[in-house]
Amino acid sequence: MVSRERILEAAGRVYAKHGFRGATTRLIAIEAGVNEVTLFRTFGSKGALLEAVLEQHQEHDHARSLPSEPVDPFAELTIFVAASLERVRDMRPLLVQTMSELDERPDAAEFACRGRHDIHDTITAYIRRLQARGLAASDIDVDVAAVMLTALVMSDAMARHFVPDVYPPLDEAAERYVRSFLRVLGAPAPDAAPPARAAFSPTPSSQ
Amino acid sequence: MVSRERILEAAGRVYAKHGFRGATTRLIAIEAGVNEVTLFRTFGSKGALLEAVLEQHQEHDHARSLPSEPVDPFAELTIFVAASLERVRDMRPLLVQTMSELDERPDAAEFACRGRHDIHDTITAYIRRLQARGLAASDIDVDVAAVMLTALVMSDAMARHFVPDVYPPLDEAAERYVRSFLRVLGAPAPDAAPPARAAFSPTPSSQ
DNA sequence: TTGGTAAGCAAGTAGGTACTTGCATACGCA
DNA sequence: TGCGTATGCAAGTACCTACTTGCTTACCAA
Repeated sequence: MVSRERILEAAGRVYAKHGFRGATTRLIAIEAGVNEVTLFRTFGSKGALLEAVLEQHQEHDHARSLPSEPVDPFAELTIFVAASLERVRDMRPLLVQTMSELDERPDAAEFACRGRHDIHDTITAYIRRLQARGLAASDIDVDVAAVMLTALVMSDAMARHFVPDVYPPLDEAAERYVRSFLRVLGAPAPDAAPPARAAFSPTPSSQ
Repeated sequence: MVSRERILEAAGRVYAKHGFRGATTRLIAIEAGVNEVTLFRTFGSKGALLEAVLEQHQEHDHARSLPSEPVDPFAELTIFVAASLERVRDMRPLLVQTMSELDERPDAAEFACRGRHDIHDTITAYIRRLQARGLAASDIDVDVAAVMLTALVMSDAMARHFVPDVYPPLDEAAERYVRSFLRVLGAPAPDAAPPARAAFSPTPSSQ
């Protein structure tokens, strides 16, 4: 029963590239190196196959977490952002297709939203923990802050592919995003290399 | 020659909803209240029709601008963000479809990127002007800051539709986004109603 | 009145698509 | 040896889709 997995994997690729309508069973079968009939015998229908693809992706996709007892917000957030960027980036084509077909395939909505929700909730809770420990200002708009960082991650992961020139280099992105984000929290990062001149704003320099 | 515009408008709606493959000429014709043959006589082919749709949208879409001599960053940015949110939100379905079909219709890339580029460039230039006038810190990561606000706008405009619960209410969004964003610039907004308790971070309170 | 132009209608062509059926082949297991 | 199961192959069905053709109708302007 090895064909089942080969079909699933091929279907994922083809669907991500061409969308539901464009992902013909013929193409998927060729891509999987399998007879088209096998596809129908295994999954019953094209719709069921693509449902199986999304399900599988949701299972194999374990969300990143942030430490429950924050110590170094800059380091911790940078790791989290870098991991989230990579995770969302891997799912980008699939996500874009799913988003564009939400009207016609509302059952895929959960798949489209889950990643974003995970990131948003993780960040929100983390900011609250930072506040409780005095590592973030108490007067900040927590929800908007979380939306900001989430948007940054999603935007980079989704749009860098076709608007590459507006984003910082891949290897710097997470770090620079977090550095700027920490200003929103009123808890700036340690001194940095990139644009490290004398500061205009007297934000606190430690903790 | 009124049918040309009716077809264009209907094609825009149908395309935004169903994507290129899903936008059948038959459906477009029905939606336009026009005979399918008229569609082919007017535009030649389905591909040409959809090109015309995108062209038309690009023409009717004049970008917002920010004042060349900034005075009140909070007010100016709020207006800009609100306008951009509305503009992008109107184009959302069309943008999503275009994004999902970039591989197969690379000619639509310009359409997909333009709005984002406009916003990004406008913000970048504005931040530089703020810095020149001492209205923003000089040690900030300008590019990342611009990416941040752009991402916030795009994210809200694109994703609020299917993840509504993570975003602030429509009428508060622009204001709250800008308020948090100004912290990144090291130039906080005037006192606000929402979470206005004693500040933890001694950021400067004016100019 | 005449002629051009935009539009509708009915029908057809050629190709693609999901899905089915019937039959042949190969492999593993009792 | 024989049997069940997974798979391949060829062909077919029913439908959809882009696009064409030939003909008719209605309007508008010279």
